[in-house]
Amino acid sequence: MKIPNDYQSPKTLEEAKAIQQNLRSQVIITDQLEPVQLVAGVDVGFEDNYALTRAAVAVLRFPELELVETAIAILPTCFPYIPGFLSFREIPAIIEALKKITIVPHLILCDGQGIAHPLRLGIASHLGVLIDCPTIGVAKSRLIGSHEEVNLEKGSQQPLIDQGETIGIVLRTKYKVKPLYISPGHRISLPTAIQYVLKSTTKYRLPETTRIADRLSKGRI
DNA sequence: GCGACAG
DNA sequence: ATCTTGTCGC
Repeated sequence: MKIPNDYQSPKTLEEAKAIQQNLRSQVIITDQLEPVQLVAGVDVGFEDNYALTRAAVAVLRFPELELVETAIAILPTCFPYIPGFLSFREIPAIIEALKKITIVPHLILCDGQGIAHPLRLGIASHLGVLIDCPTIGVAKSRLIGSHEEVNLEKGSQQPLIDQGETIGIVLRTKYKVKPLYISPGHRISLPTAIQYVLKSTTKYRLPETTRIADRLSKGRI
C-alpha cells in the first residue's frame, strides 16, 4: 500500500472521465496479494447536509475478524454524486483516513463496485490502483450488468454480466436477504474475491469489515 | 426521447 | 447517502 500525497480532485466531469480512461488500463484482476492476515473495510458518510464527507477505516485480523485498528477523516465534500463517478466524491476522504492507519492491511473491502462499472473502474478499482493495494468491491445494489435471480440460501450466487463479460457476482450472504454485488477491485480475481467476502461475513448481510466501517462513518462509536 | 442509475 | 417510528415477518 502506497498512499499518494498528491491527490487532485477533478473540477469537471470531462476531467473525471479523462482520469478514468487513464486509470482503467492499470487495473489488475488476477491474484496478486500477500497471504491475508489483516483485512480492512472502508465506508463513507456525510454531515451538515452533505457539506462534509466522513470516511472510516476498520482493520480486522483475518480470519479471526477481531478489530485491530480504526481511523476516520472528515473533509469538505468536493464532488457531487453522479452514477459512474462515485469515487471522485469519496476517495479523497478515504485516503486521508488511510493515512492515519498505523498498520498496513493486505486487502481492503470497499463499499461500491470494483470492475462492475461502465469503464471497469468502480470505486474499489480506482482506490486499489491509486494506493496499489488489493481491493474488492462490495456493493449493496447494482450499477450495471444483468443476472438471473439468486436462490434464497446463504452462499447462492449468480454471475453479473455486461456486454457478454462476467464483471462480478451477485452473492446471497444471508438467507432470504437482499444479495450483495461483488466484483474484483484490484490485484484480485473474482473467485478469490468471493472467498474473502464469504470468510469475512458471519451472521449479517454485510462483511464485518464493512459493518464496522459503516458504523464509524455514521459517527456511532 | 425514455428509463436506469454504486453511495 | 440521508431524513426517521413504528411495525411486519421469521
